[in-house]
Amino acid sequence: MSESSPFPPRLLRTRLYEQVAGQISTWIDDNGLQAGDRLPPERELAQRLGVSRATLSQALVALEVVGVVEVRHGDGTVVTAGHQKTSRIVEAIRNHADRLPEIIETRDALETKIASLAAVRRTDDDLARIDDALAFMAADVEAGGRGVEGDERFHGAVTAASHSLLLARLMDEIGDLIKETRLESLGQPGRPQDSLAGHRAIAEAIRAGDPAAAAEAMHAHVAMVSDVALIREAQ
Amino acid sequence: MSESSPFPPRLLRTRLYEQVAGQISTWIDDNGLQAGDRLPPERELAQRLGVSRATLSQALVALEVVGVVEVRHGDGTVVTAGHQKTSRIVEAIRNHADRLPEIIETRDALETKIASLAAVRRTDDDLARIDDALAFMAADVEAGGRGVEGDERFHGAVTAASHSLLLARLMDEIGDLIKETRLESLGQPGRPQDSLAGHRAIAEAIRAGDPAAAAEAMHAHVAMVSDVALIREAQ
DNA sequence: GCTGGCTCAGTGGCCTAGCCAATAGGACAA
DNA sequence: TTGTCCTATTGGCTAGGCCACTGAGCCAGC
Repeated sequence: MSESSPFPPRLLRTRLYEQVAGQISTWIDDNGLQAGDRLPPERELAQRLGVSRATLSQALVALEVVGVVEVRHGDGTVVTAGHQKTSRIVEAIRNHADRLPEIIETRDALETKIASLAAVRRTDDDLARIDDALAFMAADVEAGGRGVEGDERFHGAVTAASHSLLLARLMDEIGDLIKETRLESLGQPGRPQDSLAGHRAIAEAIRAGDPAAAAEAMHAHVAMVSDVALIREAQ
Repeated sequence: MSESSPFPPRLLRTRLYEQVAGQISTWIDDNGLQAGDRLPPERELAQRLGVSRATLSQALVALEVVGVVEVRHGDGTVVTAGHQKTSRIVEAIRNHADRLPEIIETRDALETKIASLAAVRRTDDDLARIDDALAFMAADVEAGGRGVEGDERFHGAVTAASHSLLLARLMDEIGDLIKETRLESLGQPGRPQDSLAGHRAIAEAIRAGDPAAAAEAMHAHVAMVSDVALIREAQ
């Protein structure tokens, strides 16, 4: 699956406007420009950057779409409030170190809610699917496997049982990130068994139709994964 | 300040490239273009749309930044995979009759967590921004406004104070959907005052560094909005 | 038969030069 | 003081042109 080592990483071709946009963006940061501050006029800025007005204009469109600046006809180009937000986010993304905890937090927020909704809304079909996933994981673990796929199926079944399109979509959104933590977590000795037990508790609460218990069980389950992640973090 | 009722909505000035980008985007949808399909050459497309190549180029930059197309030097402009996914999902949710409750649920899941994290992690700067938003909304409500923008700022400030990139991103993801409910909610008589009071409670819990209280206050606040939404639903 | 180099047509990248349109702010008249 | 007008400044957009990259087809060499 993964495009592994032998191939050089297909050197990316940057368009000029991208460089210009980046330069302007960092320039805003470095000079500590706040929301409302003005950029130099296009003509001057273009000359200073050594590009044409057309190219600068493209860069400004890009920055405008991203929400860094606002271009006002006849007035000028001003830095928007949205800027710090995005720049801070981009910066944080670069720091992979902080990712694990964030993923855990987010899972906790979403899945706790999902579990409690599932407890109230699950149909018999939902329950059957959850049980299937449980059995699948149990068999896998029994056979010495890590139960990765079963884990995935279980959470998918619970999410489906919550019958919330939006929550499901957001879970899907962070699916890849979760997958990474899942692989690490279930790689720890003894983890698959613990995880399976956690799943059983969640399933029982959902079967019993007890939202509070389901939420609590899910919270404990996510917290368990969190432990593993933090251990790794400390290495 | 606030763009409250009496002012016409500051007639938005659309730059040409925005129209062009929109037209191309809908054209892609209408003709059912799939990922990998090619757009006509710039020269031809510009002529067909009746704009210059430079303007078309700006539109393509915008679409590229948003992730709808990919422009390949010397090859052509192709529709990317990212396009249909987002547009189709958002559309699906928009059309979903039960979307209000789902939005509320999701807000509850995310913002409750965000509030509790904010209570633990907020810096003085975060607190200042929250207070600013509070003051802004108070002034607006005082003046008879609905406090829509203040509401938005407040939740944005709290989200920022949680210092979780991922949660912020997900909130941003459903931002448009929330905006719709916000307009409806704050349109109810007496709502802005209630909402403001809710915000104050949340802010105090965050200031006190009490995660449980912050989560509880946020939950109550979201629940209040929910009431309004359900009333509307029942009409 | 396959490989690598060459050419060429098509396409985007970027530039120069210029006119049009919106804005803000000052001058000025009422 | 108020309202109007003018004007410099600034972005919006166009036209036309040259350069750089890509892919396909052809061809010589192995």
